[in-house]
Amino acid sequence: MPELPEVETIVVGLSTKLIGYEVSSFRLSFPRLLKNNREQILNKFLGSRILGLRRRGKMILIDFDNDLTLLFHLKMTGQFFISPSYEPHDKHTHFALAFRNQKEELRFRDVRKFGSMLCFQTSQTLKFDGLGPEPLEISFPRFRFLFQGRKARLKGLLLNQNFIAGIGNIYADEILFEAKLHPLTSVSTLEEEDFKELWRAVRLVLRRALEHRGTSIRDFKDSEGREGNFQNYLQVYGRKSLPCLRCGEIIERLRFNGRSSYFCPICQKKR
DNA sequence: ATTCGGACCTGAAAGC
DNA sequence: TGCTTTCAGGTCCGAA
Repeated sequence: MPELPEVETIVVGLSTKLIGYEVSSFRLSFPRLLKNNREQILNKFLGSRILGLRRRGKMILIDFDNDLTLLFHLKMTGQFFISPSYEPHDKHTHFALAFRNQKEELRFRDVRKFGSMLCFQTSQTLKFDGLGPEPLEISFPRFRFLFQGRKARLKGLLLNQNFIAGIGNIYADEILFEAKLHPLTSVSTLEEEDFKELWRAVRLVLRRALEHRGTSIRDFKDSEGREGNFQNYLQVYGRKSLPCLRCGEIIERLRFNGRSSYFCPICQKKR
């Protein structure tokens, strides 16, 4: 479900609440969520304090003051909530952290159970980080350089987390529409102006989505249970058979790598 | 080297 | 109404 804007919205929401909290207990009701071999590793968090939260691509990292970090990937339906401890856990809540002297706890909920949690030493963070650059932090020259020697199609590249981190199916389509590029355009056919447009579109779309606190089409809710607003501003995603908001042509949908791509056949001409 | 389907899961919506 | 199929903000793996 969640892409960069949704994950960032969650991280910011959690940060304002959780920093400094001391872990008093945990509850793991779906053990397969934890990718470490031993569940006992979670005992190490008892008594430690939360130093801060970070986002990297679509991942959420919670740093503790004992050099341990908890990493979460929400995959399609993962959610974080801060809920009063007295509220019963529903059947999709798989993990919870309770804090000393706090009436609220942190809960991880995931209907489809694709999400994952991993514990590792904070100092080891870089070890497994093969992710591409953060799209809102990369300069144009470095963005342009990413494409050197590549010839893949744009939709696939934007979705490739090792190429650039944090973009998913919704924002890839929105970005390509904004840049007026067909999702199946291969890098080798791009001109310099296209790269510039693509870089501009990446930043514009993600920034706008962040301003609207993400897109809620079916599952996304932030840490306070609120929906985002960006679904009201989507230009192409999910608009199959509806008129293009720019030219009026009918929006089409194609299948690429098992996923839907929405595009305007006029605005986003195939090269 | 890419690309494709399937796997991992559940539930909502659409189709018949 | 009810049964079946399709679809979903992600990623991994193995086979063409």
